[in-house]
Amino acid sequence: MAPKQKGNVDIVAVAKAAKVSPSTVSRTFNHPDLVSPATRKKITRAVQKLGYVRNRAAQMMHGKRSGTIGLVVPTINHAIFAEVIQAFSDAIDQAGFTLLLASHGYDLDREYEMVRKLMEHRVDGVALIGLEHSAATSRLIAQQETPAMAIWNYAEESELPCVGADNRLAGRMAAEHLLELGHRDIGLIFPDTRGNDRAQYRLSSVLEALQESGVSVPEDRMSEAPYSVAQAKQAAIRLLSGSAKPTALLCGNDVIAQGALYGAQKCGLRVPEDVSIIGIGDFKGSADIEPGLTTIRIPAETIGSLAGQRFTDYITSDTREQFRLRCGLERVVRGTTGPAA
Amino acid sequence: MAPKQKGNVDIVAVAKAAKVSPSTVSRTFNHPDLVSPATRKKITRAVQKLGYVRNRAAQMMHGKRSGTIGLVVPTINHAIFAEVIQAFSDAIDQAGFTLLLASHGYDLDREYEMVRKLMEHRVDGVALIGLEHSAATSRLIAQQETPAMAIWNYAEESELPCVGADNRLAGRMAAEHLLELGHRDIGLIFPDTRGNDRAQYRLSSVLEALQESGVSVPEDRMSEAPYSVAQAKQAAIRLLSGSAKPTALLCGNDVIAQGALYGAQKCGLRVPEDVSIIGIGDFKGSADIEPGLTTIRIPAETIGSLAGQRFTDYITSDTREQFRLRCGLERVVRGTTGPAA
DNA sequence: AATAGTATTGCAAACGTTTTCATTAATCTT
DNA sequence: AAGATTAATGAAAACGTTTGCAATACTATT
Repeated sequence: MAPKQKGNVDIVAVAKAAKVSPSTVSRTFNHPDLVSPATRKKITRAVQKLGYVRNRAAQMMHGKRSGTIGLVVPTINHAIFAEVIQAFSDAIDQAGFTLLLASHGYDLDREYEMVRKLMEHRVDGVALIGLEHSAATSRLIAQQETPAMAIWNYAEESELPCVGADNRLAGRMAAEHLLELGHRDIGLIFPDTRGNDRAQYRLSSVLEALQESGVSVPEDRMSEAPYSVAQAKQAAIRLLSGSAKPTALLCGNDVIAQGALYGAQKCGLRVPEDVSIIGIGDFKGSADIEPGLTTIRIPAETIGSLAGQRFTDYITSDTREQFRLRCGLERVVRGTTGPAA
Repeated sequence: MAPKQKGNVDIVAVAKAAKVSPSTVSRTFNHPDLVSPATRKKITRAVQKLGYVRNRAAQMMHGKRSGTIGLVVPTINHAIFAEVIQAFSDAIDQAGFTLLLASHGYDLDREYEMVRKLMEHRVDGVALIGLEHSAATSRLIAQQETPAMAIWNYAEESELPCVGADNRLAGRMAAEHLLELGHRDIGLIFPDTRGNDRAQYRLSSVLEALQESGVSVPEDRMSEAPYSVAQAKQAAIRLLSGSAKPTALLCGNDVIAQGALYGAQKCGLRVPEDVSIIGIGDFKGSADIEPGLTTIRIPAETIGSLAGQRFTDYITSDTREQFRLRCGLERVVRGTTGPAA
């Protein structure tokens, strides 16, 4: 029991073991070139032997960066965010940062709490999903002067630096595809748009595009469904079981579209002959469903990666020049859309 | 510009503004009952005005917990982990902890790096997926005396405290279901089992159960597919396109099973009349596919929640009593399995 | 061999908190 | 009303690092 000290292996323990001063140990880590090779070797050996692990919290107290980046998402659970989180995480990891992750369940007040929590940990930056945030959140970010960015949604008028896609355009593209195929009676299934600017933008631009072509969407052609295959399926069944059915269903995202597809099948309708279905997102798996889902592709992985790279650059550079990146959208026509009957 | 000091709002700035000593400010946060209500109010006001945010890194230097828990997963991207991560995150959040997340892409050496990285941030605990880890990782954990646990896999002989399901049993249950239905010619589609004890356990127990019933699985009935609907679909097509087809496909997880289902459909086979398909996991969406996927349900959300609760309890209690929780498995028979032809 | 560099190292202060101890003020006891 | 508690506050040390400055030991120059 004598030689085995408890977990208090700190830089001075290492220094003692290597018979040098703590400063030298510190320098070995931070400015190796200032330390003679021989000393460095001694120290490395001591570090090995004692199993010393650097304490970033202590470093941080010297104005050093914490090496963490906070990401606040509505939810981790959905395919689409999972993909961005993964890509973002990988990208910042590459730059030596670690991810602090929090989710708020589409509640902007909880988002504020989460951002605050992350700031208590002195993250070097905080990334949020979307452009709509509470005033308190914005104030907090400005006040703390913490680098912040928005992911997922692009808008040129955005306050925060952002990397994402233009969700308004996404909605418009989906609508136009249906319009081009001759659909005039279109059903809409969207998630709740409160606190969700992505859905909001998509829905309003769909409505706008439809309007421009003289197509209106009556109340009974609109349905709300959360991000859930099962509930979207139900919503689709409701929309599709009336006597005068819409000839197409435009869905707020691919998960909903997948549910809609199952719903249509359940109603004995052929897709796309009897009813066309289009989603937005192009999630993993959307290509593999039978028939393949027609959708507007949002490059989640690209967005996540790019966001991670740009953000770490932004944080580590001293210039702090703003950035706003728009990632391209792509119409992916597969098997679920066809000409209107 | 005069009154607006830069971001150096620390506890002494607050103290100055409230005309008290830093100690009192600190106490207001940590032991409010030791501070008179009047003083407390003054301080609260100063905190508000200056927008002070506590610095947990600095607190941590006093032996306080960092308030973070590290979670290292193979990947964030898969439905199944996304679900555990969400549940785990929510649970630890409840207890006032924040999640530090890292992924290693099924590479045990990278897992070690990630654990190390997390420890530099002095996480209060680190949770790993599965029970198979490199010796270096185990050594590191032991050496640092950081609380650690395993999620997802249960084994009574586990070194680490664990919360999860018995994957061996899962494999056995899937095999037995097929056996009960009279299947004797069974195709297997599994992911690469290296560095993935979940898959390993499942596969070996499937083989074992089949063996016990005198069913052997020749080389050409086994196929490997990564966690991808598309590639599983291809694998299934390969298995199903010979002249003598297996009457059932047992898949290592639900994503693979979903791909297999599409593959079967692509081959013009009816499910379950011509071929039965069973998965393991019961992912979100498995219930909604047409036909609904028969599978062995692993309660991801329960596991994540329970793990989070138990782990935070474990960390905050001083007793540190080990725990090992086995979460129940459930055979969910839906539409993809039927009696052998 | 003396001078001027230069490379290497150590000392001590600093970072933003918490906490122990001491001090003062206020409230009881009797 | 004096002494004894108790409540509220402050001073200073401590936590594990980093870093500016000073000190020492080399190595070139001449």
